[in-house]
Amino acid sequence: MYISPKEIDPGKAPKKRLPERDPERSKLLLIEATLDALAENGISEATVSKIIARAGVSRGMIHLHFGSKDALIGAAAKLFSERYYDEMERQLTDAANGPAATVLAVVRADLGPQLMNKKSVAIWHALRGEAHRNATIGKYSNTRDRKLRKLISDSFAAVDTIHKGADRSELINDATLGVLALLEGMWTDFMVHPRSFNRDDAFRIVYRFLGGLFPEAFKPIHGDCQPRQVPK
Amino acid sequence: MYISPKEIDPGKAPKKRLPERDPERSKLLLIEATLDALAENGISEATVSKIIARAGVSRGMIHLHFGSKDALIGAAAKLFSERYYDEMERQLTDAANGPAATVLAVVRADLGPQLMNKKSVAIWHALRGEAHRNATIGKYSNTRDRKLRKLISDSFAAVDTIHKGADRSELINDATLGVLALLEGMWTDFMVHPRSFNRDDAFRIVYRFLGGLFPEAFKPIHGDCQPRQVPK
Amino acid sequence: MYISPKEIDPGKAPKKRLPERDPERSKLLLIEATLDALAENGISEATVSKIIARAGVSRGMIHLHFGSKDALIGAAAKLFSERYYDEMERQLTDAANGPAATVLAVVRADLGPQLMNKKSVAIWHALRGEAHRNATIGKYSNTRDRKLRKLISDSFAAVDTIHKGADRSELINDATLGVLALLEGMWTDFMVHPRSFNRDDAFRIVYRFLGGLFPEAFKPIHGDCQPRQVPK
Amino acid sequence: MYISPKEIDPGKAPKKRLPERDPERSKLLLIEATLDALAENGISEATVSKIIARAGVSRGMIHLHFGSKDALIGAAAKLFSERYYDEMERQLTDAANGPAATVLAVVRADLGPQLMNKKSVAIWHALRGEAHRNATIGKYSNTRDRKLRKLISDSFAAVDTIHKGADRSELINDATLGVLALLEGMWTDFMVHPRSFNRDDAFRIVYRFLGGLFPEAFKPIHGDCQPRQVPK
DNA sequence: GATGAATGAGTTTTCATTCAT
DNA sequence: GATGAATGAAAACTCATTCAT
Repeated sequence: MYISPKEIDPGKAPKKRLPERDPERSKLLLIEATLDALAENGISEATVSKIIARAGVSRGMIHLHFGSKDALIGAAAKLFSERYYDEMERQLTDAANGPAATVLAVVRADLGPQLMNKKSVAIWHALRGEAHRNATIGKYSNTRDRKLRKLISDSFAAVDTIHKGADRSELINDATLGVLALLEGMWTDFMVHPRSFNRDDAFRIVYRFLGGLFPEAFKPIHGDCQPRQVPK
Repeated sequence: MYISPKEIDPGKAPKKRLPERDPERSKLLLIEATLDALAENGISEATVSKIIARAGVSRGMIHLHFGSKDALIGAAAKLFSERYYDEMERQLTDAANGPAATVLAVVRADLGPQLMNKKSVAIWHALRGEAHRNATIGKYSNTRDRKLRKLISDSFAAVDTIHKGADRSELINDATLGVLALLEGMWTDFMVHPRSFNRDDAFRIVYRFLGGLFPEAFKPIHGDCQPRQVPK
Repeated sequence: MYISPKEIDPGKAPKKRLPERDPERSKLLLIEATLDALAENGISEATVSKIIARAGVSRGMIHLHFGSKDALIGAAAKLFSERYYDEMERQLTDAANGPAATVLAVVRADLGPQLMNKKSVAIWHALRGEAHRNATIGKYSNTRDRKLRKLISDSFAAVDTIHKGADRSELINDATLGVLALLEGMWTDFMVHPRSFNRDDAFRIVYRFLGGLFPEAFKPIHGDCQPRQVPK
Repeated sequence: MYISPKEIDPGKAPKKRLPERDPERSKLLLIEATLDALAENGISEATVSKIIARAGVSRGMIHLHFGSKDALIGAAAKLFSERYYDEMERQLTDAANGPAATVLAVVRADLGPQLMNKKSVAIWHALRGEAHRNATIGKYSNTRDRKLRKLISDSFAAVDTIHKGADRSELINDATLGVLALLEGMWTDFMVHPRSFNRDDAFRIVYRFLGGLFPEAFKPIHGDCQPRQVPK
């Protein structure tokens, strides 16, 4: 999912022959290494030494490019968040037509392996615990929070208008918070029970929630069938 | 919520007024201080120096009673988990009659201020990020996981049997995982948006989920009303 | 060889029924445990905690009976030295008649398993390294030094007088220092090469040394034979 | 004897006068300081704080260059051993012609002030006591063991063949072990009785041992004379 | 006399940051 | 821009000693 350090152009840029000094590349290497270290070791083990070893970069680089380790972690949180939204948008562009389909696409994407996987879930939980003492982390560690809230809320409003023609803001708000909370909980469940967790089950549970609130937009499930499978 | 060190009976013993040498008291002081430090500083700032300063004990005590800082944090995770269950059980004893009421009581308790508050939510997230590198934390940081899963599942099974008379294990399983995921998500929401979070809204959202899955057991809500308010 | 703690009267004293408080026994337990710890762990690992655990005695006992850990180690060094001489004397009483036989008996005893074994050799080397900073250790860690020097020296003087009738103090002194140095070196060899070390070889080497200096008293060895075997 | 930090060329580099950042120099400073601390304080007092104070470097340096205190002590043991052999070889190159002369040169060197002096003898005994718990110390603390054994053994074989023409491996082996044990014992004697110890006496004693085993190669001493004086 | 909880100075180790090269 | 040796504050841990019980 994420661009691994090895895939980054190691010097075959067509224009520059010896880009020995490529600050942007170094910064990206450091951020990738930080995310790797966060995922594998947790926040308390993600030390400068481990990060530079992973990045294959010199010790002074963190301070040179980011000013401090905290700033590096903040930058990593920012990139992590941006990548989430980029991938989410990519999948929504492919899939969505109509408000109900949009909501389902969001759920499907959030529960799919591109967004919810061992690494991203581990990073997410590692950052969570440090959000209170690092403003940048706090700002960017709300993963599905900022942009998605409005998109989902608007979709429910459209769904509701189509079917009922009346304003029911409480229902719409409850649906929005509920979907986000369910997805949040699913990420934790995925982390705590990686073996037993099942993406299809998770999707179906969210779908049941949606069907309970907007029965006409999200028709009840019969038997094992489900509207559309979550991607592998 | 938690018994602060000062509240511990300083003269319970009828004969001796100041039991200066009380290992159990010292251990508890350290665990309380650890939970405080975890809640206020996060895992990476919960240092031995901060913990002993809070507990008002000497440096060597952690090693004396727990063997290491990690073991102390493990013991703190254990007590944190036990207190969650103790309080949950206390509230269930007061409230529950019938399977649907039991589920609602669990939800109400989990979202109530005794269990879900700034401190416990902060501790919970701090421990989450370290669960992978401390077996004891891992074991006890599943807060509402171990005992509740069966209780809720059994309750849904009873609810379903009453109303439908047929075995529908998938629905029961989905309902169980869904409720737990929703509660999980609500704790995170409470942490991320302490200002805007509203316990009644959270309860109502879970109730809507339940009503969608078992409409007869959890009757639909009309307007703002709800079966019973979440305690302040 | 050494009286193990278990062999010490565990309470079957005919006079006292409950000798719960037996300071002498506690002191001995501590000294034994100290020697054990020294032998197994070396000086830097022979901590108070390990010693009291081995002795099965309370922490405060060391200070109570010896005043400090250093004093305990000094007492252990003293007992270690005394036991060496006691055993040496016991073996000399059994064996010796005539000055040459006395010297050979000393050598045989020093190289025998009662005196030179893994434990005593390990203790000896552990104490050696600390002799400079503990007066008591210094005083008593010279194992075969104090009393033996005169005994051996006098024996050589007698041997020499018998055979040559002239005073040759340099030869006598050289023989004395040489035998002691050889024995010293054999203890180290035993420690460094416990597998390949052979008591009979060691004895024969010392015998060759003696034969070289006093050929008539210590007749040359022919083939593999040797005057008398070192005890197993 | 050992190159003291101050003697290290502080301006060897033709261009730069103060190479502040010189890892090799830092490592050597630390090792020297460790050997000094070992000699003066013994193993249990050779703390990181004392070592860095002697070396005049920062606390973190030990970890930076050696990884741990134990590794530093191991490196010090290695250098100590290497210096012994280097000096021994230097003296053998100067002196030796013929097998008997080689053996005497080894003995003379081992007992001479370059190799056997207060510092080296103190270090040797300090390391001995810790050899069992540090593999590197164990490997390198056999000072005169590894290379010398073969050299001496081969020399005796040559001596014996010259004079007797017969294979007498037991004698050769006994002579080898005996010389090494004697030297070993002399080092301990030098440590325990630094005042009364006399290098010439020590040499003469070893010479007597050699003369007793190979009379033709090591001719008897008459009076106080000896083939060649041990260097002061 | 005996206990063992408690202490805290001191130990090794860690690690983000600095800065000469 | 880049490096990595160097730093030292602060971390966790050790352990002989103390002293209330």
